[in-house]
Amino acid sequence: MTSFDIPLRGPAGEPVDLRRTLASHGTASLPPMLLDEVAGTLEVTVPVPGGRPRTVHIGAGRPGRARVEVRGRAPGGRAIASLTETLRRILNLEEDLSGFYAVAATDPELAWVTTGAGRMVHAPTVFEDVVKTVCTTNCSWSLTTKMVTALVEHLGEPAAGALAEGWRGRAFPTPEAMAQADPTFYRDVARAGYRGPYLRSLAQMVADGTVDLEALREPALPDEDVEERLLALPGLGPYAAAHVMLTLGRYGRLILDSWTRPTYARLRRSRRAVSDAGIARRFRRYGPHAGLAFWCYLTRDWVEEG
DNA sequence: CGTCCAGGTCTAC
DNA sequence: GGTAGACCTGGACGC
Repeated sequence: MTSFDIPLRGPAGEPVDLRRTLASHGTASLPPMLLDEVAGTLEVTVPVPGGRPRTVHIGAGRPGRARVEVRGRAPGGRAIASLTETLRRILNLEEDLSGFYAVAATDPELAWVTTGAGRMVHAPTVFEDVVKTVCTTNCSWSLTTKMVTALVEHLGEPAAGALAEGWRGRAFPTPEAMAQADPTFYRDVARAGYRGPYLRSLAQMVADGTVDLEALREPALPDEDVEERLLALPGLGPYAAAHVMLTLGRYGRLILDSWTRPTYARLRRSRRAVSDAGIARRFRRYGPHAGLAFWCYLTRDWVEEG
């Protein structure tokens, strides 16, 4: 078993709470990720350029470090370098959260985040986050899980030494694999319903280069441009665009949906429904981090305070 | 059984 | 530009 460490520090030296990062978002429990909330560990199968995907297990290491174990035969140096880069992206370690923490430190209700919260799990590719987001729209979480599981199980490439059955040990499907899948697969196996054609044409557009989703990670791009490009994609509306932007480190927009609105009202102990404008006002002080502050506010109890 | 609706989006006015 | 209606699926409900 090959293993290595990843230092848990942000670019400005910010602390990183691994447990809170892993439990930051529901997508960390969608295939090909497998979250163990009790243990505070994450198993995930990720692509490795020039080779088969690899399955890795992430958990706490020595203080201030994450421990990564690579399943299967020993990876070479190049594979380890690639895995390290991919995992740093999954844990969102490249993002400087010091500005967010500076504001939160002055906010009694959110000062707790400064010990390392607010770093959300990302998929290895923007494509994967976009597809998963489309699979969350207008349906129950169980259906979202069903759709994503089918995509990984039937279209994902198996990792080196993976089991032959089930989704475990398979990477998220490439755009090419999803574009080549028959429409009946989306309907009869993935049970994606009307989302099927959206997912397939989305994959087609990425596969043939019509759209470049990875380019949306470019920090120099204004939020407005990113939002416009996302809204132009099939199946992505205001909610989905804001959600994907959350995974791109663009937190200007708040995620306002049928879960976040009532959850906010409940945590506020507000008897009446809180207006969207009221929510926006509460988090305006966070400026470009407003959406992140809102998300942290909503998910504080996802991890036991310790 | 039928209706409603979930971490909405698209099309047609 | 803003607003109805339709839309796949599958649980949760009320009758």
